[in-house]
Amino acid sequence: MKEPFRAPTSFLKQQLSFDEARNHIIERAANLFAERRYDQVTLDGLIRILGIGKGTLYRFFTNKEELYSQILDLGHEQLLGLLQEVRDRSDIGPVAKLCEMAFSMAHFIRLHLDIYTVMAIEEPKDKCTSEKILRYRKERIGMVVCVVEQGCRMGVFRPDLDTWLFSQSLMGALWAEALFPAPSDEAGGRIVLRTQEIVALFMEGICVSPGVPGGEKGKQE
Amino acid sequence: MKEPFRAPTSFLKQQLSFDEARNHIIERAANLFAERRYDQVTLDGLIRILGIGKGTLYRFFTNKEELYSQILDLGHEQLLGLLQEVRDRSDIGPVAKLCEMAFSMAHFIRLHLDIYTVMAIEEPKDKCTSEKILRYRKERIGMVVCVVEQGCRMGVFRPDLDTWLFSQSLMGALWAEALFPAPSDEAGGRIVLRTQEIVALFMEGICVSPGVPGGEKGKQE
Amino acid sequence: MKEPFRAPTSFLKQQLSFDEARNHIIERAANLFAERRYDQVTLDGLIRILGIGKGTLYRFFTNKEELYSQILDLGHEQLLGLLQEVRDRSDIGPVAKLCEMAFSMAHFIRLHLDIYTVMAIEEPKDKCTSEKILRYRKERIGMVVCVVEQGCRMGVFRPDLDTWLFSQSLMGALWAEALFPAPSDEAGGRIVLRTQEIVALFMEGICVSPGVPGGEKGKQE
Amino acid sequence: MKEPFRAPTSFLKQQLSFDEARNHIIERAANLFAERRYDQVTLDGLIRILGIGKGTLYRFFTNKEELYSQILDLGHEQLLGLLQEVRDRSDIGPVAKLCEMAFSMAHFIRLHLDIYTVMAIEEPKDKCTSEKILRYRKERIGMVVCVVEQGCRMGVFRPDLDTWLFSQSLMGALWAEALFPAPSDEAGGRIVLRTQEIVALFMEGICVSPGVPGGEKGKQE
DNA sequence: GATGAATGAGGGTTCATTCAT
DNA sequence: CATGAATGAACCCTCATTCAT
Repeated sequence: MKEPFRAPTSFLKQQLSFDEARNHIIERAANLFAERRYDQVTLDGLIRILGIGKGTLYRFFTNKEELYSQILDLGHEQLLGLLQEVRDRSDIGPVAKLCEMAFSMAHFIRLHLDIYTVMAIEEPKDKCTSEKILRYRKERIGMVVCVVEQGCRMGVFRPDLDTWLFSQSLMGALWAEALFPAPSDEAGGRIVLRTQEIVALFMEGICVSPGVPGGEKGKQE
Repeated sequence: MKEPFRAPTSFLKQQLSFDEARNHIIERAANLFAERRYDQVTLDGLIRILGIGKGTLYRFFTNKEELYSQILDLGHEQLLGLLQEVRDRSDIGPVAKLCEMAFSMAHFIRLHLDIYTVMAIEEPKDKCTSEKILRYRKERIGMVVCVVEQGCRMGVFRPDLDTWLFSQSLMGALWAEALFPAPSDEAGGRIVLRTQEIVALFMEGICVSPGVPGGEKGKQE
Repeated sequence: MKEPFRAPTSFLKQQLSFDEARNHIIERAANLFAERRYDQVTLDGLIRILGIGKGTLYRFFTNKEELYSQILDLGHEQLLGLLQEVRDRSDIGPVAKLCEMAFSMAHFIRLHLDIYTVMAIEEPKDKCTSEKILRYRKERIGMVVCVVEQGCRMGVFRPDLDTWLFSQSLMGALWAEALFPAPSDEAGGRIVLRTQEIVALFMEGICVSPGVPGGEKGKQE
Repeated sequence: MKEPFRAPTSFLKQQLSFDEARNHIIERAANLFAERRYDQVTLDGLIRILGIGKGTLYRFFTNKEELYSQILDLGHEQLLGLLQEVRDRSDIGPVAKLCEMAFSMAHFIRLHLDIYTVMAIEEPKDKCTSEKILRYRKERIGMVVCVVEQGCRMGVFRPDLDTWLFSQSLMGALWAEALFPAPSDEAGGRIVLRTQEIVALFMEGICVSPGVPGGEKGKQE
């Protein structure tokens, strides 16, 4: 009545391995969780889209919470793989690697906006999930840190750079752009993330001359 | 068995105006919503903490959804006020203003971590809420943009700077630090946000010499 | 927001006796109960129409149920008074009295459609109310029975007439017409109850010649 | 403290079709709605009697209101079927048909007193329900009208008879008897509806001689 | 006396989870 | 293995009733 009618033929008909089937479900579920709040995503809605039975879901996940958790796992796993690949390349330098990582990340976010939305957004709320979220976050930032440290050692970046703070800031900025593309980006009707410009911003700073900003400012709080 | 945790004296006993009472509820509620997912926050839990009756809640909010929405409104209103104040100061220059704004924002976030978590995190999911979230975000970034543009006009910042992209990136970075304080920050058992360092990062860039980063990189996606 | 705004000046301002005020409330309340189901009538709605405070209601009625009950009492009292008046007239005969009673009843029903709906309809449901409903019903029918018996004694009606069955049937028919005016009645845009025709129907019967209907039919059930 | 009254074996255990199960629920629910007011019937009470789970109810009805509505539908459908059958018989004349219909109706009412109470009583309150109630009422009266018109054409009934008014009055009288059996009827401890006598009343009228009643009475209201 | 803020029991409804088929 | 009917805990919300002012 509500929704048109979907997926009359279950993906289970295709001969998929257990893991392939699970991942298929996860990706579909991620779509839903990215669109709606956790409590607004119903398993009934999910199975209708998937074209499988209610009970079948429970062969892959012990409960709704775990399904949700696995979305994070899969998303992290995939993104971390991409970052790792870039980190381990030996054909390009640190600056190029940063750009590459930024592109990879932006690309991944746009491609899996749903999963990444869940990853980025979700929520230092549920204690047990929270720890995993934080660990994942550290792992991702760690990838960037590696490259930045390499740059420092190679004399490309300032030697006194706080690599963690920088990496975290860069990813925060990239995340902001990817999740909320700036108005001007939609110019051609096509969203173009300005990843490269963001990286450049971090490389060069914004000051006309390398002036010292707010040095006189005292400690706060 | 149930937590006998109970506010002994309801805040209603104190003579508060309607708005004061409402704000009190909002702040308490923000605590809960920052800790738990929307569906994990029950009105029963909220009233136990507030020490008021179920029905009383409905004098202030027509339903749970609206309560949630008002958390955003109040948080935004307060933060925007702070930023506005800084923007309109005439005693300091753009760089100092940026620092000031960063401090204000970081301070506010830490002080009202709960409300801000809700604001930052909340979820481009619910359509009608979503639009408000985006509008609020634009208003906040707009404050920073004002200052940056001023800096450009004054010749402090590069004239060709994409002010929006910059402002958004800065806030993304500040947000990342405030929400997830870096491990090293907790050194003395005391969280010290390195807001100033982040601003400096953006001022000066990270390169040893003002080199051009990844200029050779082609278009992505 | 929902409803325009009513009765800003309470009827309490006028100097009314306790009973007058109570009756005023009852009549207003009857309007609501005739329009909506019991559970859809809220005391909040009632006091807004009345322009009085919530607590004031409880000076007149111990609870909602009793208010409802008193609607019946008042309605019955008024209608019974009318019927009694006709019964005790000595200037007209039984047939005219029946007509008169029919007119009175129809008139009253149309005038106080709300109260009578409650009276007629309501409901062999609530046990304690039920008994009162039945008693009231018997009292009303009893009025008609008095007149019919008079007619029998005077030789106007058949001596073997089952007066109760007849009276009950007549009132059933009148009730049916008053509550659901037949389509043809609305001809002139004006509802005209054909009370007189109904009485005539009962007087003369419908057969062309006074034939005996279905006499061969056996007992059922 | 709570009634441990509990249907030991749910009717769901028996292999019933969806419609059979739904009708079973409707009939049970009709019992409750006939006994108590709408708001006094709780779904909790219903499921305890039915011996099924709360959620199961919602496989058959989208909400309480619809359940209520379907009681009317089922009751009307069944009664109309009976009346239709009589109308279409060719072995008996109009008078006998009227008796037959009266018996059918009385029989049905007593058998399904609950459903019919709901049908007869239910409340011209809820607008959307109301229209259906009126339509149903017209359909039932229409059945009687058919027979009466046949009688007029056959010269059994007066040719100038207002068939609708008559039919409506007859049903009003029958309804009054069926719903509130007269005291004398309970004589033998057994309720005996005097359906036939009521029909006879309508056939012959009550006047000793076919006198013209209250012809001098003017228009009222 | 009149008020309406505060209350909380109670009900309708949803939906994750189970389990017999 | 897959299914979906059945379940019932849990939650939001209403509104009659109370009582301090």
